[in-house]
Amino acid sequence: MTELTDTLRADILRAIAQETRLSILELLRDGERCVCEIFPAIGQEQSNVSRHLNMMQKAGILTRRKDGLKIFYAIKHSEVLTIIDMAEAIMKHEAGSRHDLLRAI
Amino acid sequence: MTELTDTLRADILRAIAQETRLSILELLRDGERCVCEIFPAIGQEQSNVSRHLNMMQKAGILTRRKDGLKIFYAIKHSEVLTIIDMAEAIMKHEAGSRHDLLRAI
DNA sequence: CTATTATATGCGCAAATACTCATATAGGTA
DNA sequence: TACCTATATGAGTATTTGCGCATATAATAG
Repeated sequence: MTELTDTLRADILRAIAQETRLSILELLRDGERCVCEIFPAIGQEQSNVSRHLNMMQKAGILTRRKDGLKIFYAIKHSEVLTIIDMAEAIMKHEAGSRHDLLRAI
Repeated sequence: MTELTDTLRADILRAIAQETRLSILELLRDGERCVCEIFPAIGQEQSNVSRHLNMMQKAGILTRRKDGLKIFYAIKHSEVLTIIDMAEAIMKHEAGSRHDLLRAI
């Protein structure tokens, strides 16, 4: 595995591994949305959401479609959602083992 | 989906989404390794690798086993490797489409 | 044209990150 | 005991990140 590969994979993963961006991706799970729908839904500033969307699009995980004034973003690769689901699975395993640990005391 | 869920999932994903940590995880793909094996293999300072390993263990994606002087780390959940493989798949799709884009000009 | 709506971006800032160097700590050996 | 090895950690630093506020740009409506 090359350093270049590590860099590119890290770029993809970093584009997902952030709270606000996870909220956005969760919303986009149901299909494309424009910025004007996303930022009120997740309770963040329009400028902040716009930056995150641009960042994810440049990272290659979102598509961008213009329709009049609005710009619609959507998830480009289904693997993105699988990655999120796997992270949740790990989270639940961890929550379970930590609960077991507490019970054992 | 709650904010707490977003935070925890982001923690898991952030623990993976970094070049040096990806190099470490790639090495651990073949099984557990001690710090003394890892840091020369990836060409990083011992202290830096130690911090990354501790970080990943606290995030819940690595196990820690003591054997005398050495401390062995291993990947705790197979989903971690799947996440990395999915990132690579996305990366390759992107590389392909960008190549097509260049050819189209 | 002006006004309005939707999105992007410049600027500044506080916090987080990744790293190096030096040192501390813990375990094993002579 | 002292010495060596493996790992962790404190301190300092340069870079990146995420955010808010204000403003710029683009497209549409009147």
